[in-house]
Amino acid sequence: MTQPRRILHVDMDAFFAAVELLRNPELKGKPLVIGGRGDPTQRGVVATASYEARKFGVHSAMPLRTAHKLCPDCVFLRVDYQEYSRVSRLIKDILRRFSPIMQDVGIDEAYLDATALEPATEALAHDIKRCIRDETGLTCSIGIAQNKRLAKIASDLNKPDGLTIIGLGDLEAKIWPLPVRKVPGIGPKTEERLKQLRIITIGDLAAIPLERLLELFGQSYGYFLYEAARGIDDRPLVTHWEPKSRSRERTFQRDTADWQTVAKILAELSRDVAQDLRDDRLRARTIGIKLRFANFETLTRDKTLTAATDSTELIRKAAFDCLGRIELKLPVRLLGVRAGGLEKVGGEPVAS
DNA sequence: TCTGGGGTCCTTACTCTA
DNA sequence: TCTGTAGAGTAAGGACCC
Repeated sequence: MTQPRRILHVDMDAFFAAVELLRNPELKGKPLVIGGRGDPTQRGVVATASYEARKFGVHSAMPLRTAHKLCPDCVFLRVDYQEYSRVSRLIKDILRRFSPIMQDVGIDEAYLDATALEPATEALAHDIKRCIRDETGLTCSIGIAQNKRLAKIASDLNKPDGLTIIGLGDLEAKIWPLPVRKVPGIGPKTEERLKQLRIITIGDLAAIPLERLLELFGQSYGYFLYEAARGIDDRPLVTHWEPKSRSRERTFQRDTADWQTVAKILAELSRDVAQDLRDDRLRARTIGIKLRFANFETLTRDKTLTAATDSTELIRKAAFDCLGRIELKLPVRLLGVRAGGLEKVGGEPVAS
């Protein structure tokens, strides 16, 4: 029998808002909303709301206009990815000092494999929290369990500045009473489907036989739900990762039926994607576009080229080919250009 | 009336070829 | 040559994540 793994999930608390408070301490205690261009009269959604703003019902992914209605006194700031990325790198460097087996998951969270580390679980978590606080001024919440999925659920249970340990025998008492939505991978659509089946908690889900889940949700997702409800997750930490696609998209401030504007933006997005590829020494074999009409209907069209490219000219041409396959029947809300099938310059395909 | 931007992965459908 | 089928590649859409 091999030793059970010890996996930590480290999740920064209201990360964007916390970074903004570091450089604008006078905003401390005020309800803070970070999103879009920081202007609630423009299109955009909330990226992060401070805990003070959350008391007004403001949450991530909410339109800025709605957030402004709920909380007219909130301070709205534009998203500054450059600064958050800089702080994020500091935090990841701190985590790597504890264990080289670290999986970077987006800008404000990471997994750490602590199986082989010396300190006792709780002491280790406190050490990590202290280092992050001393070196960045920020707090995080940590979940610890035998696998990634349980560790991630755990880190969410006690926020902010929390520490939650899920032991081998804790599944029934600590996980099963939670709503199914707490499982990463169960989103609003699946939550609704499960609700129709009167499956509300993770424990309800665990009571459903595998055959029934496969019948209802298919092979792949059926197995996922079965294992998730039982706290089974053998996925290793992924310490190295290559991008699979690069894309740029833009939502118009006002829906537009002016096809010259659409063409102009498509050309700009193509140019930006081509530049991103060249910056990262990548070439793409598949070029695609995404178009969202005013009624939110979203279409995509792809074109695979005979050879991978990073040429603005060829990417633009492929994007316009794709656009030509869509009947522009309504004003356009959003336009995007995507490059997939990436290869490193030099030829080898990007590792999958 | 509102619903960003940048990604990943999965399913399904279709076409081509052997 | 005809027919059925398996598999690869491509295309489109959907769900989910931060």
